[in-house]
Amino acid sequence: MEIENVAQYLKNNGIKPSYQRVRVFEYLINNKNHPTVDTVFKELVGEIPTLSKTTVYNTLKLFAKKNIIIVINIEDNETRYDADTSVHGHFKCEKCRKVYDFDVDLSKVDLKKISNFIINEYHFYLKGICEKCRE
Amino acid sequence: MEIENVAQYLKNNGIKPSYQRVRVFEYLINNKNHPTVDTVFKELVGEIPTLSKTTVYNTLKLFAKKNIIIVINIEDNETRYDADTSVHGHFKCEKCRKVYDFDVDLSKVDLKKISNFIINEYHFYLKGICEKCRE
DNA sequence: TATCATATTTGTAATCGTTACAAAATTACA
DNA sequence: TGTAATTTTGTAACGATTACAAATATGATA
Repeated sequence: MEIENVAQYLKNNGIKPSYQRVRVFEYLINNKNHPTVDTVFKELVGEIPTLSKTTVYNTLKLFAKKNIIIVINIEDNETRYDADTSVHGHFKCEKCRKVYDFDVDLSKVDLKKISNFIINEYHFYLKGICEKCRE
Repeated sequence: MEIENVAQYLKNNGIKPSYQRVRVFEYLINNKNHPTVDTVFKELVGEIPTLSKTTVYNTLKLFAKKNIIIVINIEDNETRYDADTSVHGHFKCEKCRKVYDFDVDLSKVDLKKISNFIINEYHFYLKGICEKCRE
């Protein structure tokens, strides 16, 4: 998905496009490395000196509630965020700590056992060693 | 997997079977509801009055390191533990908060894009509303 | 059995990510 | 311009987890 006008995109999703919100969302679509709150804050506070970490928390929570970002819980001590809301997998390298995206077709997965359940979110992630760190 | 002798099972996995460790592991195999540290502690401290929560943390961390339990991170504020180490899916109901197990065959999932990665752990979980809460 | 070294458990304090909250700043609108 | 509503900010509080050192238990050896 291409988002040309971030402010308009936020508006379309029921979010008032304040300066901070636009900048946080822009950061997410330009840096698809699944940042933590701390990463987003540290990257943006240089350009927005008045930025508060609480604002980053509030903003990401709002985005998640409005379903324009995904919350990724792989490690118990770091919550990460992803502006790509399509169903896809994540691979976390245990060595370099990087999180990779990969396409995954879950339509072939048999979910008979929970066919009467309403599914709202899919999460599929792997842990291991990435190609680079193998060498 | 059936574990008849917990102490022996721990020994076989390089863990000295102390009283606390045996009791914690027994709790996990008898209560497959993916408990948190707090749940394990509260359930056992009645029978083991001297039990410390730190011991529960240490013990579960040791079990995870020795790969006899799985760490489940669905919510960012609650780490859960599972003595079933086979690859299987988890479903968390957003209403009753219960976590269900379900079998899932991931052999059909195409992982071409990361075929050069070493995969150590598979995690597949869904969120939604369970059958009971739908009614 | 007594002794000693090692491993485990325990309780407290510290840490860290996150949330609560109220004041300050900004925005929207009459 | 004035006023209400919304958003941002900074600080304090919270809760889960970890660090750490003392106490306890275990195991081997003599």
